[in-house]
Amino acid sequence: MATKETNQKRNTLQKRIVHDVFCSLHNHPSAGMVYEAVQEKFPGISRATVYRLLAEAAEEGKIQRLKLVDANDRYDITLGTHHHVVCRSCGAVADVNLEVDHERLTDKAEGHEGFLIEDCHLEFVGLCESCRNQI
Amino acid sequence: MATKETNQKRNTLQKRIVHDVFCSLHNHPSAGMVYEAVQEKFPGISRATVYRLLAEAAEEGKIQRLKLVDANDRYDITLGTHHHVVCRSCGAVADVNLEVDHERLTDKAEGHEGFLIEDCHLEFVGLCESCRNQI
DNA sequence: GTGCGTGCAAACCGTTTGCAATCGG
DNA sequence: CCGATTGCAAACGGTTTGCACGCAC
Repeated sequence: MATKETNQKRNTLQKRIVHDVFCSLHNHPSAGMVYEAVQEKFPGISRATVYRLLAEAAEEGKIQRLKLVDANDRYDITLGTHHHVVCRSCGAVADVNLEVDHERLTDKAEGHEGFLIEDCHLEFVGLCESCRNQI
Repeated sequence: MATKETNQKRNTLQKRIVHDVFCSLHNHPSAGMVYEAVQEKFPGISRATVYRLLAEAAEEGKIQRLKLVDANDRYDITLGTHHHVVCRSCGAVADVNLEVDHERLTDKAEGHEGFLIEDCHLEFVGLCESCRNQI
């Protein structure tokens, strides 16, 4: 017998607001940054809800949760595989449109200490424009 | 007048033990893993001391502190720039000896949104031998 | 009415830090 | 001696979670 479908997602006010605010940011924001922005527009939404909604959207594949070295997770509205550059001074994140042959890279790395290499993470570090000008 | 040199490092028992234990591990251990190993040999050393000594050794350039995506910091006895592969199942880390032209990579990535790109982080993800066999 | 979603606060977890006691040189 | 180093425990910071209430459907 089929498992009863009780998983319908509800269309709550909080979900709409978090979505709208997130889409209005183009910073690859962290959950905390989205929470801050949500507060200004709608001070009633709790931190936990913002964290939950972003994580949920990422699980559903609607947005992408980025793992970065030395920074909190960020959320990205762009879905495909691409790379990022992180400002080492202020933590700003930007996309890097760079063709990288992942397959060739992982092939070349294959075989070390019996590891099966499946994927790779390429991330750039640098200075954003405003931090460059401040130094 | 010259600032008095009061920065002499002392040769403590704790320092020797942490160093010896760390050198006996070849796992790219985290500070916590070194602490565990230290406990077995010398249960008196505190967690804070192990964390401090490892961080200090890294600051002095004696060992390398690795930042990884989705894992705690690890310490590496190998000093030069090289890459790593992380097991997505158990978190094990191994070196990857792969020639990568960082300069060419960062050059190709240059100029995005006004960023000055200085460096890049390349990390592989996969399965270690024992995790591969367990699946 | 049912049960998913929310708010709150506490837990979490690895790491760092303030401070008094201790020990190396 | 004296200040670098240690141990302890508490703080930290971003994130997650347990639970009771409330709202979407």
